[in-house]
Amino acid sequence: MINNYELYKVFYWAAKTGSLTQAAKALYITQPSVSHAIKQLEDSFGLALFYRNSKGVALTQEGAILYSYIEQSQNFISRAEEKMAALKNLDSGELRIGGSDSLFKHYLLPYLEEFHQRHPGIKLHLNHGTTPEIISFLKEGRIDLGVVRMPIVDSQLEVRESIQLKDCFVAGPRYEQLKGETLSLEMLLEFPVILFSRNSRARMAITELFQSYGYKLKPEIEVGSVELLIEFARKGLGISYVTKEFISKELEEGSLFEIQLDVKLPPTHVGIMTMRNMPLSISARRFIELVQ
Amino acid sequence: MINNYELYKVFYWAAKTGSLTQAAKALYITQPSVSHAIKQLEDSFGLALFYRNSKGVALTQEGAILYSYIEQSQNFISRAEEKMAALKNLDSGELRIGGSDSLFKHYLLPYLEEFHQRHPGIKLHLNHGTTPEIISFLKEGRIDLGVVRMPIVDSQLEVRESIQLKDCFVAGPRYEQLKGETLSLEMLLEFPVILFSRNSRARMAITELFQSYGYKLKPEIEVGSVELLIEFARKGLGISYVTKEFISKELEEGSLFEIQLDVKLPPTHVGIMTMRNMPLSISARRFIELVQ
DNA sequence: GAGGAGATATAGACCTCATCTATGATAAAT
DNA sequence: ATTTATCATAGATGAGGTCTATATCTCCTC
Repeated sequence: MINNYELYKVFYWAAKTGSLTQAAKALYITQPSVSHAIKQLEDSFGLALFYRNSKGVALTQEGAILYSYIEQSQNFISRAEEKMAALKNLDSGELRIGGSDSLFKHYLLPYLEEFHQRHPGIKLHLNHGTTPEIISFLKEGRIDLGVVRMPIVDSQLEVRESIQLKDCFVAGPRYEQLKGETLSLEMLLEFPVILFSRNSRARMAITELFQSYGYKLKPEIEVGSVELLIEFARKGLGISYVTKEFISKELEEGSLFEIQLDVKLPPTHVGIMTMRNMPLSISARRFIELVQ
Repeated sequence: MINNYELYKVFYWAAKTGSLTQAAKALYITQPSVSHAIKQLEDSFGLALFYRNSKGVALTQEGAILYSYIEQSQNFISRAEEKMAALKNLDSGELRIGGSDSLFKHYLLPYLEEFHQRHPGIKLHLNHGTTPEIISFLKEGRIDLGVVRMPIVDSQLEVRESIQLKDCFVAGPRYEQLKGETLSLEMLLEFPVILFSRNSRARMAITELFQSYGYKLKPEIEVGSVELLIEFARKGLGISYVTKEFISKELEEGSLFEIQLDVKLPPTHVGIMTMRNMPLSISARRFIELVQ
């Protein structure tokens, strides 16, 4: 019907101010433009919308009805524009991150705290899962970014390499005698080993390493969290394979010590994944900047 | 912020159809135009609104938020346009008429019935009052048109002359002896006269007529409605001064008869008043056409 | 893989039409 | 009577929305 919604904006201001001249000022255009715009609306509806008098204009019956709709419409647009500005300023919005519990706790936590402090209006959603789950979440659009261990090979994903993680074997006071010693893989297998559950990336990596030397790594205990790996090692239930960066506190206070091996354990990196060819939300972009 | 609301219309259709190409078809423009419009929106917000892929487009987080507002906005505009079309077609709207009860009942009723039958969607509001009250209603914008007896002299009003009304004196069977007689004004004054209340236009007119001949017309009974004028005359309480057109039924059935006078009583007209220099609502215009 | 079909993006030309300036008309206020 | 508001009208102008043509990319099919 009306093929130029600009006219409604003009109508809205004319009705709101009760004056074509005032509407023109509000819209930063001239009064004849407003006059022309209103005329176009009236012509296309075939209805008079305003009474003109020497003081300004007043809505007709039909004009008042139109206004009751257009007012709502304009309000929504105003609110939309405010909201967009807030999203742009990171005063509003949300950031959905996928990752493992241990990475959240030991790696992302300080960044999350800082981000939240800087942008308290942004709602944070943390989704934990295994690496394949996180990738699915990303592809389904349920998260904005995923934080997992490298390597990731997926052409749909863009991966930014973040800090390096060095995994190592650690033990508690019970195995004091090993402190200072350098063990071979074979020697290590004499002790009870505690590993993370089967589907973890770190577990797979270390299993493969042993395999490449011809050994089979079979854990005495399997646990589901880094906390338990640490706790069990401290209590002396065995030797845990953990990420060194995650136990800096325990190493420092001496409740755990690293067991030196005669082979080098390959380091891994944390990767920050996003969807390739999909624009990042402002909040996601800002968070990644913060982390890197 | 956005100085072209047309862009929102384009955005709405792009989001709704999930395709710039489809949006272009819906808007009868070309795909590059849509592409360009969306780009303008994204640039001015500084936010990506869509993910582009080979199947079409999908809203980003921010785009979805914008859509939730713009959708509402567009819905109001659609409803506004529908409503305007309905008003234009007289499928909807209202018609507010001011007048006296007697004119409503004896003059306007058949027109009101026909108008309502033709346009059942139009709400009718009937406001009764004296002529000055009706004029005030008009000037206050509380009614669209007023129906009163002429003459009306008011430069702000536009008055259309409608049917002629002839007032006359009538009596019931009790005064049978006057049937066929021709009375002078003086003779008439011998009988008890029943008049409408003081502030009525017809009452003023007849009082002035008597005055111009040097007589003073003093009613025996004053009543507030045409129905009572008729009823009192029928019951023989006196001679009523009524509008002939309003008692055609009684004259025909013989329950009342007109008293011939030796002076001619000046006829009046019904006037249909509207505000000069104010556009008439479609319904008012149509109703006036119907009446004339 | 090669090619086709369908999507969006880009570039540049064109021409409409929204806006402008200038002025008229009218009413209220001084 | 004059000034100062208002909105309406006329005609000129140029910004920018829309177009055509083409590029680019992805998916799907053979």
